[in-house]
Amino acid sequence: MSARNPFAGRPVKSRRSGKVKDPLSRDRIVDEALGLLVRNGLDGMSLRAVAAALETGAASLYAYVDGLDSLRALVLDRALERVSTTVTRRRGWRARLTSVLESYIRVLMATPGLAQLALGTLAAGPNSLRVIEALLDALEDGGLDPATAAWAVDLLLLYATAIGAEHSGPDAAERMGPITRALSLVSREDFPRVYAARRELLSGKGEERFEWAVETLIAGVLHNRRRPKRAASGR
Amino acid sequence: MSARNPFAGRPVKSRRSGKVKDPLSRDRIVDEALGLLVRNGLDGMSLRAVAAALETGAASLYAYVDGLDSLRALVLDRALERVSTTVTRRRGWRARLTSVLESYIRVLMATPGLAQLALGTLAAGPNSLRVIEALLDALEDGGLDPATAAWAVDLLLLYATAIGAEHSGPDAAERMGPITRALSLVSREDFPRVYAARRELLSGKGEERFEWAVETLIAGVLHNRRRPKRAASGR
DNA sequence: ACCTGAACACCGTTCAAGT
DNA sequence: ACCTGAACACCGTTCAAGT
Repeated sequence: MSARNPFAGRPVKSRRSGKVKDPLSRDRIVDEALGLLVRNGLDGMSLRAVAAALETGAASLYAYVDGLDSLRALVLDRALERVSTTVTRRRGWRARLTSVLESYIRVLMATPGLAQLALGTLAAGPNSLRVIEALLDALEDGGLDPATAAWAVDLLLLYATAIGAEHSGPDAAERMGPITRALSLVSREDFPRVYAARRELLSGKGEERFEWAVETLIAGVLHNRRRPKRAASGR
Repeated sequence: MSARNPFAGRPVKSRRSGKVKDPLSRDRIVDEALGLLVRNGLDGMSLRAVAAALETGAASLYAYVDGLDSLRALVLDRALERVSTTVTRRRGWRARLTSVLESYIRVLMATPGLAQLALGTLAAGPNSLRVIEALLDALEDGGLDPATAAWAVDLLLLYATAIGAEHSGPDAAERMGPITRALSLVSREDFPRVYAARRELLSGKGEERFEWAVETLIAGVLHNRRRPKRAASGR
C-alpha cells in the first residue's frame, strides 16, 4: 500500500512524451475544439466531445477554460487568425476595405458553424481587434470621420457575419430547399410583389451578392456621414 | 373488459372543457412555446418544457410538429404577427420603409431570444412574406428597380435581424460587460485606431444607432443600383 | 388516430475525492 | 495543483405499447 511502489503494474510513463499523455493545456483544448468545429459543425463542438478527443473527462477542461461560452470565444479568435489584414501597400483604401472584408467572410464560410458562432459570441480577442483596426484604417484613409468610421465598422462586420451565417449553416444547400419551396408556392394574390420578385430574391451566387452588398454598404456610409466631411470644428 | 364501459372509474370528462385536458393542437403548442420563449428565452423553449407546460410528454408533440426546428419556424412566424405593415397611407415611401423596419426590430427586441431564433431559422411563413411584401412595396415606390429592391430587402432584413440579436441576447446589459472591458484594455500601440475609436465603437443608444444604420443602408441602396434608374429597356 | 412511458444517446456543470 | 468519476439536471428523438 505504500505510495511510489516501483513495482506498480502500470506502463511506467514510457520514455519521452511518446504516447502516454501530453499534458492538457488551453492551447491543446482550443486546437482540438476548432478541429471538431471544422469537422462536425457547431453542435459537434461540445465540451464532452473535446474532452473525449483529448482522452479525458469534460470536468478536466474547467481547469483551463471557464466553460462552453468561454471556449467558443477562444475558438472564434483562433479561427480569425486566418483573416488576412496585411494588404499590398499602395492600393486604394477601397480595395483594402473590400479585401479585408472578403478575407473575413471567406474564413467564415470555409468553416461550418463559425459564422453562427461569431454571431453569438463577443468578438474582443486580438484577432478581432486586428480586423477592426484594419477596417478603421481603410475607412479613415477614405476620408470618413472617426465617428462614422466606428459605426460603419460595426455595420460592415455585422452584415458580413450575418451573411456568412446565412450561407454556411448546417449546409447551405439543404437550407435552400425549404425556402425555395416556400417561395415557389407563394400566392400571387396575397403577395404580388414577393411573387414577382421570387426569382430575384433567390438569385446570385453568394459571392456576387456579397460583393454587391459590400459596395452598397460603402456607398451608404459615404453618403450618410454622421458629421459633415469638412468644417469639423464646433457649430 | 368490454370497451366503452359506462362505469369506468375516471373523473368523467367533467362538464365543459373546464380543466381535464383540452386536446392538444398545433396552435396550443405554438402558443405555449412562444410564451416560454418570452419568459425564459430561447434555451427555455425546449420541446420537453413545452410538453410539460401542456401537461404531457415530449413525444406527444410529434403528432403536430415535425421537431424542434419546425416548432421554431412556427413560433417565429407567430411572433411576427405583431409586426405592423399597415402604414398610414399618404406618407412617403421612405417613411413607410423605416416604419416597417422599426416595427420589425421592435418586435425582435421585445422578445428575448426571438432575434437569435430568426437568425437561425428560415423565415418563409405568411408573416415573413407580409413583411417582405411591404418592404418591396415601399422600395419600388421609391423608384428602385425590382432586381435591386429584392436584394435590398434581403440586406435590410438581415441587418435588422442581426442588430436585434446583438442588442437583445441573454441580456444586452450582461453582454456589454466583457466587451466594454476588452475595449477599455486595448493597447494603444497594437491597435491605435481601435484605441482612438473605443468610445465611439460602444456609443449610441441602440435606437439611435439602428436609425443611422437604416438611413445608411437606404442611402447605399439608392446609390448602388444593379440597373440604371432610367432606360430600363434593352438587354 | 392519438397519446404515452421508457429508452437511447447525448448535453454543461459541479463537487467530493484522489494523487 | 491538477485531474478524475460520478452525479445532477437537463436535452431531442424514436419506438413499441396502449387505448
